[in-house]
Amino acid sequence: MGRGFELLELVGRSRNGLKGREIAGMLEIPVSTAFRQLKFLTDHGYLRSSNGVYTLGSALIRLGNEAMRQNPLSRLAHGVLSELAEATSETVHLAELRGDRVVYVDKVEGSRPVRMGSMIGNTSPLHCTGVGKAILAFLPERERRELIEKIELTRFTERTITDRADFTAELDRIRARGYAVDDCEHEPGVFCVAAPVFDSSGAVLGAVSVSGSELYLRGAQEFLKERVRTAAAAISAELR
Amino acid sequence: MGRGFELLELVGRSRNGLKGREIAGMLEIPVSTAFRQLKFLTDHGYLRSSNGVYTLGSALIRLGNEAMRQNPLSRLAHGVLSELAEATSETVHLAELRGDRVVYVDKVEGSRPVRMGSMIGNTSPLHCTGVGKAILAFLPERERRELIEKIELTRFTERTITDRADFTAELDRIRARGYAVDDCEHEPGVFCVAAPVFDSSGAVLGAVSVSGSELYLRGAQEFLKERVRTAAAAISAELR
DNA sequence: TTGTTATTCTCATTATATGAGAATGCATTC
DNA sequence: GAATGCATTCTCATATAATGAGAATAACAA
Repeated sequence: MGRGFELLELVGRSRNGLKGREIAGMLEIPVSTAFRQLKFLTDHGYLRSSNGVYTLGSALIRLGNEAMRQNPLSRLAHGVLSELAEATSETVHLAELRGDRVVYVDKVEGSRPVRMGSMIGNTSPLHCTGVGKAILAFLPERERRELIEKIELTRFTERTITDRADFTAELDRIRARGYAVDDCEHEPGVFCVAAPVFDSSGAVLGAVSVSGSELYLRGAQEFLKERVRTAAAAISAELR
Repeated sequence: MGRGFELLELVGRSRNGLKGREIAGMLEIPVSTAFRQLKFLTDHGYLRSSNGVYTLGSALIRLGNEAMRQNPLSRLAHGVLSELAEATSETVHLAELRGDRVVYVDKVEGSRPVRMGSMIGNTSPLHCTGVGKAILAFLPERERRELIEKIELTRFTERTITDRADFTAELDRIRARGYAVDDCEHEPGVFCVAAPVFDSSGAVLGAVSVSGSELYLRGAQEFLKERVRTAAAAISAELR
């Protein structure tokens, strides 16, 4: 069944759409099969085509809107995130765990213009992001251990933690003090402070973070940590 | 292949998600089949589940964002639409033809609070909407005839045009004067003025409309018609 | 005209999804 | 602690529905 979705993902990754032939080639499937799929997807609005080039279609916009509306966490949290972005002037993220990565489910830009690669719906690794570490640190021990074993500690910057013992120690530290810091471990120059969000049973649901230039944020860590933890607690409190 | 997509659409239509059982029932498929599909879709992020309730997932948010970015028409048109919404204080839509319906690809709310059922990615019938009639009127004769034959002139309000001869005459009128009016033919109390957008070859690509309460808009028809036609022409001009 | 590329069609083949039911896991209740 | 209810996963034989090679059609350019 995944065939159709592979096709969507492939077109989604392309900058300005793909031709039927290219798609068949990249997926290593016969041209006739590719076109049959393309026809189905186009007829249903998941793709659009204009003179031979296929791009993502309007049905995905509709489903995407609806997905945002249905996400219980971001629905409750959005107000708090906006306040946090306002108070800190920096970009605020709300993220959840999906598989062995974090996925951003909401984002509010602050007034300071720092461009980041993040987008709602995108995913990032666990080991080098504030939200990832904040979630991982507060997961039940068994899940946490499994994930630590499973993930690869890929190096992104010179500060990325790539040693499993170091990483376990870092998680212990995060659990002890209640918040996580990403000191340019994922994107050079980008500093984050993140805190976990819990449901009524005390299980970690996601994390909130404030991100921005290391030049501003490293010095403000104490202030940010308070703000982020307060915001995360406020969201947790709404989940009752 | 459509099975997975039917499932997404079903969950998308639900207000707050559905349980596995409900889905199986509504689609009239065995429970085991439903759960197999649900597992696939959940694993890939197209759905999310929390204690037995399935809602649309974050992968759809990502694809939806990307779909908006890839839509060539709305990418170019958005600025013009905002100006039109500003100038008229009413809600502005950009729509395209998809099959035998129109699909809204962009929407800018005006300052006047009129709630409408429209959403980006949603579709409406051709025969009772301003954008639908504006597009249909300027389609090449053969396509236009085929569509007129194909669509059902379903009655939505007492003003909906339900006679095929009347409808053909209405389209001739629209073609002659260059814009379309929906005088509460789809939603009671909602009045629209719409004008077509053309590509460089002169083929109709879509339509722009201004919608709002009949109380304000019917009297302002002359003013609106000028504004909407100017906006549509500006978008057409950008498509070179 | 001829050539090119996009798209649809046909049809035999088989891979893939299906469905019935059992099994597991996890709460809650008696 | 046995028992019930519910969500979810698993097994496996079966058939449906997707597949792929190639031909046919359509649109367009040189």
